[in-house]
Amino acid sequence: MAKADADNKKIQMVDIARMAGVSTSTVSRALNGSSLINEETRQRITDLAKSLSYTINLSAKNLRSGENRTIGVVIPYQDQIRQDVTDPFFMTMLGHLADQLTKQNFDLLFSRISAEHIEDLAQLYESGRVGGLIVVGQWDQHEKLNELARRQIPFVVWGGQLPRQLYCTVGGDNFNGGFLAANHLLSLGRRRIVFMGDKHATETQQRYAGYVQAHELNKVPIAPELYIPSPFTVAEAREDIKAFLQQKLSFDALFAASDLLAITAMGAITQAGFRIPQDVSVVGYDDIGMAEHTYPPLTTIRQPMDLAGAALVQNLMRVFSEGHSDSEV
Amino acid sequence: MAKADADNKKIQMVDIARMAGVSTSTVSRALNGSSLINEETRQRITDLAKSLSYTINLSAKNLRSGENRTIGVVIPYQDQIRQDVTDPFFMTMLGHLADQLTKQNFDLLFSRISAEHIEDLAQLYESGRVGGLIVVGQWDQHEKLNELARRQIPFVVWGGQLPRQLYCTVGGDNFNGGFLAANHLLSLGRRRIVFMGDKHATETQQRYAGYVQAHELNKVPIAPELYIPSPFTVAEAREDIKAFLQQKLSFDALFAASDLLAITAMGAITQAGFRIPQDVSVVGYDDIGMAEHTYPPLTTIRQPMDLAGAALVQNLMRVFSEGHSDSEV
DNA sequence: TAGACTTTTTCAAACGATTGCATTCATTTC
DNA sequence: GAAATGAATGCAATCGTTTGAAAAAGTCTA
Repeated sequence: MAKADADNKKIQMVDIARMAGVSTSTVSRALNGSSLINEETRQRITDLAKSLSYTINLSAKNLRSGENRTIGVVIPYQDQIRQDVTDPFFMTMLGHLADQLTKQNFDLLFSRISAEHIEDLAQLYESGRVGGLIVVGQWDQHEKLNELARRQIPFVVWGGQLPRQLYCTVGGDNFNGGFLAANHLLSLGRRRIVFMGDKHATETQQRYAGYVQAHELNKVPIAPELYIPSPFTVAEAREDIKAFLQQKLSFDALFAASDLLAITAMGAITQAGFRIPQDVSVVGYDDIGMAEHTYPPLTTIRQPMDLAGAALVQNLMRVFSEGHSDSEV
Repeated sequence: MAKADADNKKIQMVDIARMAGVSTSTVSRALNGSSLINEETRQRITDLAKSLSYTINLSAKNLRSGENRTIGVVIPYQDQIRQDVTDPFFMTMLGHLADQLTKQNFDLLFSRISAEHIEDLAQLYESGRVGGLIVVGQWDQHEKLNELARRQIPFVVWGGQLPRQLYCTVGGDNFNGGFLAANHLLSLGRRRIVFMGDKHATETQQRYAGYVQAHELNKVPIAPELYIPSPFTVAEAREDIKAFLQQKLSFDALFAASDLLAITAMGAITQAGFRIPQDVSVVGYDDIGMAEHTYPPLTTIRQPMDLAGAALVQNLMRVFSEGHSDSEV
């Protein structure tokens, strides 16, 4: 069961060594590009290895060398929500991370984990399964993440930056994003802008702060009832916005903390008889690519996911070589 | 760099052995639940291990035991498309696979790979990185997959079943799904139903076959011009459907091979001035969850993704214990 | 109480690579 | 021509587990 070796046993270093008439040490060094090896010998060995389509046994390599070129990518889910985080945002991020890591010759171990038990991810590291971790989504687990950092777990987080933070985060400028969105709506003449999102999550909170700031600068008061506290999931959001619409509050715009929420909201709003964008303007967040293909098309705050993925990986490397740091994309 | 050991070196079996006053053999057996160990001893050791939050070194374990409890999950992308397969379908599938594998104590190694070079995934197995593979998406790589099967690589594929197939597939009943969709539209009185999807992909082809069959049974002729050959990606689909609409062909329904295509199509169709569902009925495929929250809501052929994930994992286990087999969900 | 079993535990050899140190062999230097 | 130097290679220990076989300890039986 899950035996690594099939019937035809795999070729390994000692085989290559025998065929090349050298020792395994030499093969190992040749394949790893050590400067100790004669160029001609190396060439011969590399060619041989290639022709036999030899692939090194990673477990053995990791065990002996103590290195581990597998990175754990963790997408925490909220316990209440459970099930599918279908948000295309995650898939996009995952794709970019996979590309980046592959490019740098790392493997990607994918793991779901409950945000509530985010400390479990320590185990991934301590069992030697991964050499480092990338956590996509900070939620409201700031303290636990700090605790992990104290335990010397090498990881970076996609999320917002917080005071007294011991770990490294990479994230869009959420405050600015929120500001831009609200400011855009205000400049369209909108005055009653609904904010939709879960303020417990750090990122959303910062977007909200930007939204507030934009209102202040434009000297527009915020109506506190124009807030739909909705998590990042679709099914509940649907209900939340319906409930909101039933209150018959007047509003002329909506800023959702994710594109998925925005699309869901647009569905409900249209169904309730409002026209988009004539009656209500909608702005989303994230740029899930699909956004521009809906009708009516969705305005969104674009997050450059490719850069984000690259930055995450790059910062993880920096964490490896010690000294944690932060950056924005 | 990516060193597995931090400054504070990790606790390992020999430490536990010393503290418990036994040998490492005993610790190993106790932790693995061997029947050779005295129940009281086992308890003592397990407790000790837990209290020290000991986590076994997987590399060493894999190396020695020859087992590998990491499963590679591969989502091939089409070369022309490149970049994000943002289809939420994949994320949903990935989530379910992760859950299932975790439940069975497997790890999930995520890898993107070009569908054109699908043979590369052999390397994942032969390097000892994974003990088996799950390939999500068959595309049109039937022959190469067969080749991998001949090489004794243990894997299963999410996709349709084909003649002379040496590997194990799990998939929805695409033929039936296509039939249901078309039949539904025909029973609504629709007579000119556009089919949208890439017939090179096996799954789509089978859905198309069902679509044809439904027409035949209902004695409705198929207009060959009502076919939009569109791959699974959004950006191009958008263009394709626009081009189609410009031909001003008459049509009264559309059956898209994925929900994502369907949503994109709905956008374009609405924009072109048709009303959904009064003028045009649209049916999608996959059930990406979001479908029901759009407006107008999308009718879709539901694929039970949780079952699909479970079936994939289960069949992979069956492949391990030899004898490949197929199943449908 | 000695032998024959069981049950429990330890010994020591793997697994497949890496790497510090010793060795070999060809050059160079004095 | 012996010693010193340097380049290329091999030896053997090692990484942290698992596991077959041996050993030790305990229990029965006659």
